[in-house]
Amino acid sequence: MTEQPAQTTTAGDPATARGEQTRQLIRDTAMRLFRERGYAQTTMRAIAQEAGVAVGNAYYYFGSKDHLIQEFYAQSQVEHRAAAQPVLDREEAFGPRLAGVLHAGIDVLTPSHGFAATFFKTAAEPTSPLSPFSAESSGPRQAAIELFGEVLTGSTAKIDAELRPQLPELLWLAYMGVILYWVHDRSPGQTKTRQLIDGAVPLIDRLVALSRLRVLRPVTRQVLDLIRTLRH
Amino acid sequence: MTEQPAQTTTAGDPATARGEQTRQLIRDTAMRLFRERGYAQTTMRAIAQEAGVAVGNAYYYFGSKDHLIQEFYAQSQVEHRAAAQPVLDREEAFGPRLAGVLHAGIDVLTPSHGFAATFFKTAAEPTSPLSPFSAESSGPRQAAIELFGEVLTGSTAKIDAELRPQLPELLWLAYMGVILYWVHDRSPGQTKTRQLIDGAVPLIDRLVALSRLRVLRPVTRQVLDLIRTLRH
DNA sequence: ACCCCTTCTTGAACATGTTCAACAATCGCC
DNA sequence: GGCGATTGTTGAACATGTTCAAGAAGGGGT
Repeated sequence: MTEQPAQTTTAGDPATARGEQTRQLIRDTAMRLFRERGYAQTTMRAIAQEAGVAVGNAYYYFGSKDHLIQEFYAQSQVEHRAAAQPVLDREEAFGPRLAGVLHAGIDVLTPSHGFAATFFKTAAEPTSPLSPFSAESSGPRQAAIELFGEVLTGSTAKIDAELRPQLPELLWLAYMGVILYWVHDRSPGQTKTRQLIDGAVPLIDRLVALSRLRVLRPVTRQVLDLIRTLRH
Repeated sequence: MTEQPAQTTTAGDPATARGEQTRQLIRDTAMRLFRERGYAQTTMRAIAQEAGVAVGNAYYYFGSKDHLIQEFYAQSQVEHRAAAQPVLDREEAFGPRLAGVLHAGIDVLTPSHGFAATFFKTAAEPTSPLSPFSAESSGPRQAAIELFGEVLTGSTAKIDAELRPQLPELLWLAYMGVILYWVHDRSPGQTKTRQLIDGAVPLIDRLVALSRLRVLRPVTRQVLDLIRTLRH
């Protein structure tokens, strides 16, 4: 009845731990139900029942309902990376590369807008391991920042030497801002978010170019000093 | 045993609805317990018990536990306004006025950092009436924006005519950013947030001044157009 | 084959936010 | 002062995330 995930035992793929299959089953079931019913409307009991396991078993693999969200993040990050590849291959100028990668991120998230928005709040809690700034999510975060590093690496743009090393993380931060806007975006098809990207990228592009001007050097340095101070 | 809130009937103060007293009692009890135990550790049953009412009674006045947070917001806003008054009376230059108001906001919130951070996540959920962008909180939001309007009104700074009307809301948005940083700030006494304010204000000051330059006019206009587009 | 140890699984029990039908108190009006 | 309508109050019942003691399954050494 349900599209069964490819869970043939895959003898060649060494599922390290015994319960790896169960783990994936629970995860896939949860993802499906989240998409079908939304996050709040999906109970742990429903997940367990649909997956054919006991409730407690889900908690053996995932510390809490919130932890299931992390799976969503990780999955989205991988999809984002894949969706961005064509852009990185095609474009050479900084602006189009950045715009393409940002659009790719929203492309990936769009099918989940309804329910993703509902639970992105969990990410906002500082004490939560789900916060994009938390230690637990440093893996996916590094991968995301790396993606913006590639935006620069392949770009033909000339960038201020002092700004350069900070830029990937700053672009990632901008991406977080875009997502925050997207989450609140109620316009049909989230058109506004697309406009935000298309409007903001030229500004960022110009700003990055301007940062090399001698007259603006002090400002650039002041900004960078502040950022370095704030990141402990 | 508990410090009883001033709940003498206050015959002169016409408590419009009959249950106004009960409402305040529940609210004050909740605020006290939140401060004492934190948000998650304070159960609705505990609030009801300490206030000497039934659980259901709390739900008569506040739609949910989350709605009690709104009281905290409203209260904080009023305190912020009061704490900002001396600064507005004293300072005349734009920079010091802005810095003073931002610091005043953090001053007010500081005693609650421990638990405020825990529940600020609720504010991040777009569907929640607690979101600072939601219709329900438009009252407090307008009041907050108005406060930043006063930062400008009393200021001696010369400001671009086109930017001027948008600026209060932009400054409020910056304040939201400061709060977001504060929430995640783990440095002792949230020193980092203070540094953020002291570092960012001069930049904003300079930026506002620069916006009047003829050469930067196109950029200014581009930014303002984007903002106008995005606010529906 | 046997035994021990780790890994995995179970489902009932618990904690807590929320609802709701019933009841009580108060008010407006005659 | 009496009476219907509005407002306020109650606490048990419900829904759901989470825990945990018990046991099953499997692996490895002898």
